[in-house]
Amino acid sequence: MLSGKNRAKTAELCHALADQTRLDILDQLKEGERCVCELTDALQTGQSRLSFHLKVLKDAGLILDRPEGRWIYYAINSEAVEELEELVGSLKATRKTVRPNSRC
Amino acid sequence: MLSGKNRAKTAELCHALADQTRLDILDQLKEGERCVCELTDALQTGQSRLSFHLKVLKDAGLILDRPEGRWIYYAINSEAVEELEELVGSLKATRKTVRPNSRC
DNA sequence: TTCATGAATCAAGTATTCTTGATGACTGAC
DNA sequence: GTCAGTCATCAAGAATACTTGATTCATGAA
Repeated sequence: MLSGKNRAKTAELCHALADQTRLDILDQLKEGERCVCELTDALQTGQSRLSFHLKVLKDAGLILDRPEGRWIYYAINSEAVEELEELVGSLKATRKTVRPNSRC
Repeated sequence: MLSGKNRAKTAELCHALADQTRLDILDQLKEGERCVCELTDALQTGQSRLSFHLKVLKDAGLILDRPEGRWIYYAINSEAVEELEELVGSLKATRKTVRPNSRC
């Protein structure tokens, strides 16, 4: 549900998805984990810019990082995807009933 | 899928969800359609502020408006919710396979 | 027509987010 | 140890997004 104490968490999750570059990143990660240099190569953009967007995704919990030697591999966090499923699911539960409380 | 020509559309949809006030609005609309005055009452906020956020949601296609007399009723657009389902579904399709193209 | 109400829009200020280039930390090879 | 490569972080500016109060528009009632 999008209600309750974690409204801010939900907003953060959606904010992380609200950028084309970050959607591009996730598109790459759908194929499996990637290091930053692979992503800069694939997305044709600057390293610092990519690092910024990776941080946004990571802070939102959408991706996980795994250091290995001098590389850091990023991957989609399936737990966050489940949270998104809940959000969307709660939006589906739309009732078309007549409003009981119109008081304008 | 979050790929293809409508990456910008997806980002806009997510941006519309990336705000607590707008999530509050959607939470209200889950119960059925509402006019602006009902929402200002329920969310305890200014009319112009609410109108701004309703426009963001409407421009993204997440809600629909239905004028009736001097009121305008807003409701969740289930088509947009389906688009969101596709996005989340595409993120679920994460493969855990070994990367074939590491070239750092 | 005049008036009040519901709602959109505008303008100005504030806040947040994004981009860029420079710098710094860490790692592995030499 | 030094060096090069990978990545994070910082600072400054540019671009967006948000809030607020005032104004405008449209509707329905008197």
